[in-house]
Amino acid sequence: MSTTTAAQLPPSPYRRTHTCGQLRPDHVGQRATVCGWVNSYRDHGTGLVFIDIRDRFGLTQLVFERESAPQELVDAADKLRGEDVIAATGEVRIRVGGPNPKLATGEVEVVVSTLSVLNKADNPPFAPDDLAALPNEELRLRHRYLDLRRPKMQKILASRHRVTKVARDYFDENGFLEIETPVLYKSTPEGAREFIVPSRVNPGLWYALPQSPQLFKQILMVSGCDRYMQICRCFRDEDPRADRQAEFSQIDLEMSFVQREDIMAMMEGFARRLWKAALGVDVPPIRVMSYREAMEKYGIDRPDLRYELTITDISDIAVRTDFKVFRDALAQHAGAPPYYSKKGVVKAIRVPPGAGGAKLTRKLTDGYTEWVKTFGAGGVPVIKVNDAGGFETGIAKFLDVPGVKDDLVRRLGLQPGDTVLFAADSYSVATKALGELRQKVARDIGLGPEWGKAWEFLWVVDFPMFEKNKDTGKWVAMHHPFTAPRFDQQQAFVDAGVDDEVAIESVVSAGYDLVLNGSEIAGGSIRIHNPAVQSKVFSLLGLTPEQAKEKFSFLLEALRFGAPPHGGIAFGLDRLVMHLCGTENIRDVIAFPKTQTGADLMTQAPSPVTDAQMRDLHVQSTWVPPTRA
RNA sequence: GGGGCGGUAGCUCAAUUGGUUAGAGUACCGGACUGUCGAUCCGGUGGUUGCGGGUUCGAGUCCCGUCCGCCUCGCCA
Repeated sequence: MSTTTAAQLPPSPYRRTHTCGQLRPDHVGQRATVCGWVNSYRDHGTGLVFIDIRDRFGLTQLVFERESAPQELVDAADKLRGEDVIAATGEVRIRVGGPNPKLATGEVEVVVSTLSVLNKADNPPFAPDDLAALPNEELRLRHRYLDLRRPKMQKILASRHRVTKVARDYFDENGFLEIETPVLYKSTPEGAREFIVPSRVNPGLWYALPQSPQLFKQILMVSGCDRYMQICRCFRDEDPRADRQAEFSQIDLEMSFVQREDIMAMMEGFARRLWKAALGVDVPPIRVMSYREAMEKYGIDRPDLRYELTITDISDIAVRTDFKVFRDALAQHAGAPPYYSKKGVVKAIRVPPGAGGAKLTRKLTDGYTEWVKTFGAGGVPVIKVNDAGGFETGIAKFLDVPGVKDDLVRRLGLQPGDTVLFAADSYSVATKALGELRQKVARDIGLGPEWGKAWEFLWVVDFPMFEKNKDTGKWVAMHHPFTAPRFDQQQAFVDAGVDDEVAIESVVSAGYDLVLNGSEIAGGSIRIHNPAVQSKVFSLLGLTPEQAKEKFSFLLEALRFGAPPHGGIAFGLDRLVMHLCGTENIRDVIAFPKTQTGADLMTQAPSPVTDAQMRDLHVQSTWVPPTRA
């Protein structure tokens, strides 16, 4: 082992003294060395060249001129092209040609006396330039290192860092410990499809990548950690969307000896801190809404409250019309209890002209009929209210009748100029269709979403514990199987007969979702800490005691050895950053995202492995390459 | 698994209803220019129209298949 210290090593050819965003008039007269990428060059020939050099911190103008530099140096500057990596040393001075107010460093320039080309760049496939039109995303992803050089992307990376930094600070101040949990985990195939990993040393056995650290964080509470947080990676092998990736990040936490209000208050504090730190915005106290109210008024469990356009049930009025579509829909399961998913209902949205409803053209409303078919609805009947208060167009003739019209006007609060959109179908289809339509109408008439302008937070609570799967007819947990019934529902839940559908369906959980501008940004619950309650949940979900034991024995055991009441929540980090950065593309907030087919276009993952690797892992592929006809 | 949109020069786009040698801006190359700052001016190189079939006198354009990307339904406890 040598005893040389760093200071004794031979001198390096250059040493950076300032970043490219740093120099100001205060530095005039100093010798500075800046390093970075050639952003642009302005070659005036015969001895005057300007180079804008870029790094993460900004742009600095370098000037090469024959009065102050040898011809070889000016010639070398002449050859510089975009994305060359250079180090330049020279004296800082006030710009001779006057300041450039667009740049933070725009009052000064560096008169270069020494230039090192550290890495000559090939002509790049695209320039990392926010002013030019963005190349297609495929190319951006393939050359991600170029795309990430763009100031906008650098800003997003920095914002993401700020979010995790604020999270660590905030939760640290509140007594949380950051604890890591395994990525190689046990397969528990409820919920999302899992990624699985074969075990080399245990032939035939597999790990799964966690959908979330759910059970580990609960075990950490049983372990006496009291408050846990982690910024963790989660994996769900489901098809991606604009705001969804198979591999994503959560700010995950769990607390002992708390009620749901404690967790909601803690998270509200975090959101408030974060919005203040990131945007300087004060988040007011967050409203709370029940799941039922959300579904009834907004047709969705994550209402966007930046605009009104609420949904109203008019089934009792619609049944008195002669409109066949209404009557046929209402005939389905007419005697069933409310909220029964198959029960026929008629619902309506009133769009007032002042809110932009005047922009609802015939062409738009005609298009809605086609559009709602993707949600299983048959169409969107429409009426308009004319200046005299009469109904026009569409199905007006069915509704502009005595005994119906006045009730509709009263129920919906109709005014001249209003447009009314209807849905007549089963409860679940009509609710979903109008919920989606409400958001589409808002976009079409310019009510929102306006990113970065308004922040409408909302807690949604009192979710049902269970819902019936449409296809299998089995109960599934609405949140996850470890969610506790609301504290006042525990006894009702324990007492509910396994076959008493109404009783089971009406049990409300201690879960809560945090919604921002119509997007779910966090979700959590108070957990079950009682083994009997947990066993009952498993049995309702169709797990035999043996299956429950095989999959979750560690949890059931832990719950028997002194489990504190506990609960937690997880923030979707990617979506949070999307909101804060005003992008609707989740790939923009992930440094190295994947495409819709799960490919990393830069590294070309996924890729084949060798037969030897497969043999080691005791696996074999059944996939056969398609033969070309 | 289903539906939709897209793929033309390195990049961003154009190309009339199927009709001449597929154009423009930018980048790149060469030249001019001493105060620019998205420099400017002059000239030039650059194309398997994603790929494979088909229809046609003739295909970037129409048809079939396929690959890739995006949006979306299902899915995402």
